Amino acid sequence: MAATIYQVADLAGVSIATVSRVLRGTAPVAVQTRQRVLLAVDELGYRPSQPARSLAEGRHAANGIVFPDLSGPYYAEVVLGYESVAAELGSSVLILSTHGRTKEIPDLVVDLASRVDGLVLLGRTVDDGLVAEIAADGTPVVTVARAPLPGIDALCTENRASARALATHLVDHGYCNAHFLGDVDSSFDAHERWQGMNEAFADLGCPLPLQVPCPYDEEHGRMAATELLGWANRPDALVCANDEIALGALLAAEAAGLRVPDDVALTGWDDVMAARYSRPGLTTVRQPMRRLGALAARRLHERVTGERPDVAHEVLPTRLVIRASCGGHPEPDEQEE
Amino acid sequence: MAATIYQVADLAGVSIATVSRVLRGTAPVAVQTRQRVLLAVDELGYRPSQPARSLAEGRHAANGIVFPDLSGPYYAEVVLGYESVAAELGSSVLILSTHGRTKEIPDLVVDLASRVDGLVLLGRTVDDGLVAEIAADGTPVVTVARAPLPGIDALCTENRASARALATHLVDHGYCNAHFLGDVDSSFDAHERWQGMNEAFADLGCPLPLQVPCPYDEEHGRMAATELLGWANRPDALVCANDEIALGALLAAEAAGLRVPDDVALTGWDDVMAARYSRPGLTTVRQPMRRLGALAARRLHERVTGERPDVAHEVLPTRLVIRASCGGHPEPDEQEE
DNA sequence: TTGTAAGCGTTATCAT
DNA sequence: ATGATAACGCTTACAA
Repeated sequence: MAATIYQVADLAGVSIATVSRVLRGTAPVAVQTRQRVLLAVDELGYRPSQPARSLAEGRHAANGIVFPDLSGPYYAEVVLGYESVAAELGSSVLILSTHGRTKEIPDLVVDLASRVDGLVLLGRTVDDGLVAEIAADGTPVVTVARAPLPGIDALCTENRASARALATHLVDHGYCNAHFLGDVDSSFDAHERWQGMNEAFADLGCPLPLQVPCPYDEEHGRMAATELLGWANRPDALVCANDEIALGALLAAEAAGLRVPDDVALTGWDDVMAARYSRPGLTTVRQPMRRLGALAARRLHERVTGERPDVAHEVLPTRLVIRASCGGHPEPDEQEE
Repeated sequence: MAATIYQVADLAGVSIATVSRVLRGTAPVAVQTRQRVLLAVDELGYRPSQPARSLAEGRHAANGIVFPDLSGPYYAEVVLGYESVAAELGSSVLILSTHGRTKEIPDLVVDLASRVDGLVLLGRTVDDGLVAEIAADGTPVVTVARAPLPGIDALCTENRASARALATHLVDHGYCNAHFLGDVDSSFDAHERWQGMNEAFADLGCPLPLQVPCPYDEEHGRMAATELLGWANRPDALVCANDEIALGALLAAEAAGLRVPDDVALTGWDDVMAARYSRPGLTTVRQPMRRLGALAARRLHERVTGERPDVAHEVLPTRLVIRASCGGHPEPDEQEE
């Protein structure tokens, strides 16, 4: 069913070399010959075999991206931004979600690496050793939202300063007994956010916040918050590592009969859609997720083509979005762009 | 940097055939030989070249999925479900978002087809002619959320009955002058939903709903609703093709000083996270998006392997989720599973 | 159990 | 301007 270059050559009465030349425009071909070839191509519905091409050219014309999950808008947006630029640059995009599976990840990633010219790694999907190994094997790598590794391109969003700003805002509005919900140990972003919050609270003379481990979803946020808000000395604010946790905490507060933000303030991260629609609206930090993905694709491409020899570590700015869930402003709501 | 099978064979003192056999377990190899080979593999950090393998095997061990966009949870969830099963079945996953670009789509899709064993097509990303052409070229295709094409596997979610149920519920609660927001012409799902609503309204003796074209995002929903709600004879309910449109309409209603659901009822589709958090909560129809993607991967795999010769057209069930935005129940809210 | 060698479908280098 | 032909790195009969 799939025609080969030989059949095209036969039908056009030329050699396969000429067919290749016509198709790739790599060398001059007589107009009439050219016509005949194109006709034959059309006639047979010929499409070059990509594996054969990759083998001969020594490149895949494809890049890969590895992420933990696609639920929640965060990774979906990053992947989308990545795909859009990669396509524009002529690369196909292979995706790999590490999802639940932990044991098979190394194999899956290594397999992926054998199919692409370069790899974007989101978060802590792959451990440091493996990243180094893949890079050493000759596959260019760009990490995103992960502690930068020496010798490897890295992209992050600003965390520390936003967290400080957020914490300062809370303290300014009377919330001094806050805790942090999120998994500081397994996420670079969360760690940085917690550090920033810590610093601000220390500077302002507030009690040191507790760090409460919590997976990044609504349900775990709800459960963790239910626990925390039941304490005798319950916190007056919860700074959450992402919006899902915060919205889960909102449910917990409601269930406990607590008013937000009067009894407890709540903040998230990412500015997902639900953060705008919840009542009260959720104070959060917006990240340029699409741009993060797009930039990763660019940086990777520069590396694959070799047009940028030096390693780049970049940090993209974020923006604090104050809404009603953290008190202070009565209805500050949107300062939309 | 990348070792070949020849180097491994040399180092192990065997032929490349033996190396291949050891690696693929395709034929018995003496234990010692096997050891020597594995040692050499490890020593050299050898990874088989995927293009070479594909070329020799005549298959890609990869599937592709084409979707319009990844913003909004709908497609992201479908893709996630797809990826998870595809990975499990040993296929890499290539993604292609048609995004804004319309002109280049045919080329991009054809290129994609040359890199995969099979293709899943979401919505109307590719027109009928091209789908037929690709399938005719020998690439198995499964369509999702699209009018089933003859001879091609198709997966859909139930639309008509849910729309009837939704419409009936509205009428039961006194809303009879409703309109439909969504693009009936460019989306199979929207068309079906509108038809279902139409039928129910006709059966119940209500005036025929208008169909108002509207892109599937918040902002367009807001604008369209602003217009509609400004009419002298304004509708008392808006049935929206998805939640984003409906939530945009909610903003429009608020801005117009209208109370939901007292002055106007609102319903969406998909049950995105924000639909649960908005006030009032949004009545909507939940779809099994993850399962849709997962099933598409299964069906595609069956086709690629040839283990299912007959064409399958399947319809997955949906569930009506009644919340406060459509009146009736004071706070029916969750009937969570 | 192991080796030899013929593809797989391109690209690209030589000649001509 | 065009045609042979040698890679590219692997799988897999076919022999031994």
